[in-house]
Amino acid sequence: MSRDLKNLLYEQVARVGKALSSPKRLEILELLAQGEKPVEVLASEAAIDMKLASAHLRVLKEARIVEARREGRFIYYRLAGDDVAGLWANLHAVATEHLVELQVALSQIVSGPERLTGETRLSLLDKAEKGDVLVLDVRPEEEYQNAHLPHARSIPLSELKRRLDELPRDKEIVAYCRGPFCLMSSEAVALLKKRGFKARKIGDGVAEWLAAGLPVESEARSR
Amino acid sequence: MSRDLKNLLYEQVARVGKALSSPKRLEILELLAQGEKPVEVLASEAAIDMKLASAHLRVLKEARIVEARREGRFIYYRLAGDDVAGLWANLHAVATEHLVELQVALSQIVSGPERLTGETRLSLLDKAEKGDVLVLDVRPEEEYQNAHLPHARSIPLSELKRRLDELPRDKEIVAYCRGPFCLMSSEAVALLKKRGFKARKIGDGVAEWLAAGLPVESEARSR
DNA sequence: ACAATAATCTAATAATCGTTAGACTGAAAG
DNA sequence: CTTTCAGTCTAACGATTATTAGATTATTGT
Repeated sequence: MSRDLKNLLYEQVARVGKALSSPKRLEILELLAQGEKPVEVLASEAAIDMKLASAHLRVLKEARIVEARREGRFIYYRLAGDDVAGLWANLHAVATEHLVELQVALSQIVSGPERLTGETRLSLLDKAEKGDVLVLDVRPEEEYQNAHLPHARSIPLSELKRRLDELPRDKEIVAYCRGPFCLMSSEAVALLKKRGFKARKIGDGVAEWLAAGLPVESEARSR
Repeated sequence: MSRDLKNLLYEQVARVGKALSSPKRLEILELLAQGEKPVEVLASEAAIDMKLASAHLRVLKEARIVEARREGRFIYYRLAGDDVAGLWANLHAVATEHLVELQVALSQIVSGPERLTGETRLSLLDKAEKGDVLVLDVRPEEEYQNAHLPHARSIPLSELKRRLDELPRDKEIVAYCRGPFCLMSSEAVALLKKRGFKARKIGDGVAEWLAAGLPVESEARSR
């Protein structure tokens, strides 16, 4: 009798687990953690076609971890809550901690200590506040406007080359993007170092920052 | 070029997601969050046969979220770290928050406000410390010995009926077991109320308590 | 050495999932 | 009112996965 009920409970939780069991869906979730986006944008950023993106979004929607909103011809998807971004951060933290294969793969794109701990986050926050370092957000501008790390300045990777004169040469530049699997900040640091700036990247994105219990900033957005 | 690498990263995380996508595996994970157990025990507690349990454990082991240790004829499985219990707690918290179906199912086994928040946890901890309430752990004794809530007393559900005289009639009794999906504390409360005790249950187990950043206690164990 | 126990490994089946293609829907623009 | 655009829905395929049964391995007790 109670076994049926128990099974029902675990089945419901497994619905969310299933939603997290496909690489493409995880990639979409990470994109959605940067703010709401229409299907076409998600599809092109995840390098899949729209039909497949739509199918994956359906699974995520049925697990109730994303929601949709129509505006004109576009359908904007967003995470169903901040806790979903936290779950994604938690999931990849556990994977990074225990999967040697993931650690090896990650070590190919990152070089140093860009995995932050509680203390290094606080010290970064402190240095950013004092202006000792410049925190640089290299994601597309809409994502920055939606939410960004405290005191961060926005220069999207695509504009970085022609906006180098906005950056200081005497301060350390700390670049970040969407999270530990996002390559934009790596590319930004490579460019900056080649041009003689003192730059490094961190693996954190907004979701990781929030999951660590730290605040993020957000521009007032028109609705 | 970088797309392949990106896919590889998400694929690795999805391995952990896949491990969380089956109800039976989640049930096994919750059991393992109570302490290490041999395959046979896991199988009987999850009401599946040993072969199937072994197959599920293999998936969990390949996702590196559980580990195995042989002792004589038995192979004991355990979680690969506390972070895995935290991930499970996080997953079912998100599911409970967003899935209406799960909320409905849960409301059938629980009646009142047994979902704790940060403040209610702290106030419970405080009252338990002062002795204003008796926190009662109704899980099997080994699980209590492995880890239990602060100041909790152990009376396994199976022994509760004949050990009622150990319980106070003037204090409120707060029962808990393995987590929000575990029915033992509900049964304990039903029994206690019928016998005239002042009793209620909480949905927290050790994993939820730890995930909330609170300490748990543990008996010295022989190895 | 031999049987019993605890568990894994292999093979096979049924069910589910990822992916793609084609027909369809709802909103806007000519 | 037709066309176009953004996206969904349906159907279909091949690839995975869950589950079961049967044979096999490691350890202990006789």
